[in-house]
Amino acid sequence: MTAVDARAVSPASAAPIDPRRAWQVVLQHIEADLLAGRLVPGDHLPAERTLASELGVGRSSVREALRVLEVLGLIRTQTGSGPQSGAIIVARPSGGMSSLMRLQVAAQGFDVRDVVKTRLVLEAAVVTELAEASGARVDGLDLGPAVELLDAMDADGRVSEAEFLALDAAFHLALAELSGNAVIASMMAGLRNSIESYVLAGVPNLPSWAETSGRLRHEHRSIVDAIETGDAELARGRVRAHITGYYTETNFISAPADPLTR
Amino acid sequence: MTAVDARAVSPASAAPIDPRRAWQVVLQHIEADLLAGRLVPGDHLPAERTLASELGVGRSSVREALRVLEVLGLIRTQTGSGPQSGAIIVARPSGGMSSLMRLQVAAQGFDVRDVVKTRLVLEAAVVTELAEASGARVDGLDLGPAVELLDAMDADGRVSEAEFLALDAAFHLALAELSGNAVIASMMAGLRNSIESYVLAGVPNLPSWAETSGRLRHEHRSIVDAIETGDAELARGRVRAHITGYYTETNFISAPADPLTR
DNA sequence: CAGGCCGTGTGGTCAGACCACAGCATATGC
DNA sequence: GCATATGCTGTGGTCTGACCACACGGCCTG
Repeated sequence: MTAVDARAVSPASAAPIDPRRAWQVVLQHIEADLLAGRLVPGDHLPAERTLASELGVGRSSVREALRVLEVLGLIRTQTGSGPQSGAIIVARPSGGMSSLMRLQVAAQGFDVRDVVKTRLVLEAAVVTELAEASGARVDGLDLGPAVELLDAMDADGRVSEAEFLALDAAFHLALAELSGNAVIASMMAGLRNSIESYVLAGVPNLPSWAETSGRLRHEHRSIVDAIETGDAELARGRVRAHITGYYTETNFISAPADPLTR
Repeated sequence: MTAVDARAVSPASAAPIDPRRAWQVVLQHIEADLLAGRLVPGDHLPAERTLASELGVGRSSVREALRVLEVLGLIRTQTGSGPQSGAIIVARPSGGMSSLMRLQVAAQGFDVRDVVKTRLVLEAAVVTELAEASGARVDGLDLGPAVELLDAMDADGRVSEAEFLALDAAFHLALAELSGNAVIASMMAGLRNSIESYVLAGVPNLPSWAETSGRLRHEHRSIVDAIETGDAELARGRVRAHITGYYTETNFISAPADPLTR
């Protein structure tokens, strides 16, 4: 079988032409298996060579489709033999979201200011959700995972700027995960990831890192307090001030306030 | 040059081993070019064969990277010769966002309910933004592109259910685009796309399509009215009711209200 | 029975060969 | 002189076959 067979043959084509490219055939086949429940997280995909012969395409086309699935965070591949080898369904969205947003920012498809605005919207929604969930329970909500990160940031002087900002990102991500919404959590991870280099580049613009980091730590605590108190309005306001404050201080964003978060 | 040269050679490796896989080398190379501004939307990527020899990898590895970029919405490829052929930077995020979310939903990485919740959050943010932007101007805001879609939906009886829902999706997307935030707009496109099949599948659950579609059309108009009036609070409430109402009616979502949107 | 060895199947990569296609330069016709 | 037809050239799209490194698991050996 040669390439011409798999696609179109002008005169009286016995087999109907397939406008899809070979790798799309593979992708859609796997997607259909996922939708039908024939493939669930943890399952192995057939071997590349098997998939190729089953679908009547070349192995390279299969690999192009698998590469897409891998970048999108749907599969994990590993060489060798045994239970852990091959392509396994994992469904980890954050990696794909990060790649997508990072590249779109790089390609000027996304404006950095829009990324920040969007983060503001999602972050506000997250703390609102958490605060109301906390207020609805007599014993409050367990923000342990997030608070642990704050404790780590309190190791004053022993945390570099990059480490501090990484912990900061992890804290906000932890809040998103605590809200239980995987979609928002992965979006936040992607948004933050896509502008990470810009955030780091803004540090030298700060008048005093010690002062800023101290303020950030205090603001984090106050956000947690507002959530635990169940005061959604307060939590939303504080998280908005927290984020816009930092970006304004690093001359990153011009607009001090944003109506979207209200 | 064989595969072993490109990767590791155990004894006294003259060239340092590269833990990255070949396609990642290509991807990062292109990303670096984008970040440095050496590649901007509209530019052509080097030919696959050229890229391969320049980076010292095989053409198949280059193609795997290009495939990823294509699915992520960064490039567009075309065969033949001339100015329109080859791989061209386009930076259209919505396609990649749709693929990502659709596949993650299929692979159970995203819960459909979380998708709806997230859409609620973003949609509320969009109309809030629009209403405040409109209220700040004496002449209001031009919602023309969105209203045109509503007019198309008013061709009662001559619009199939699928067409109606497509117009519905386009309307909401138009609002997001009018807000000027490309990040949110592409997210909305992806979210909607990822649950499109579920939305269509829910139509038979409706007691009366005529009644429901009529209500939806009325709600759309009322949302537009609220935006043009500049009443953000009202617009937010209406859009929330609009979305939750439909999903509740199709037995799609159990929770009638969601605190995230308040 | 324990340890080491090797077969086997996996993904990772490359090289080379075609194909269809689109543009453009050239040649050919009027 | 102009318009049309022709073929060349370079592009992505695809397949095939060949290696490699690797990890497991059964087998053999001590």
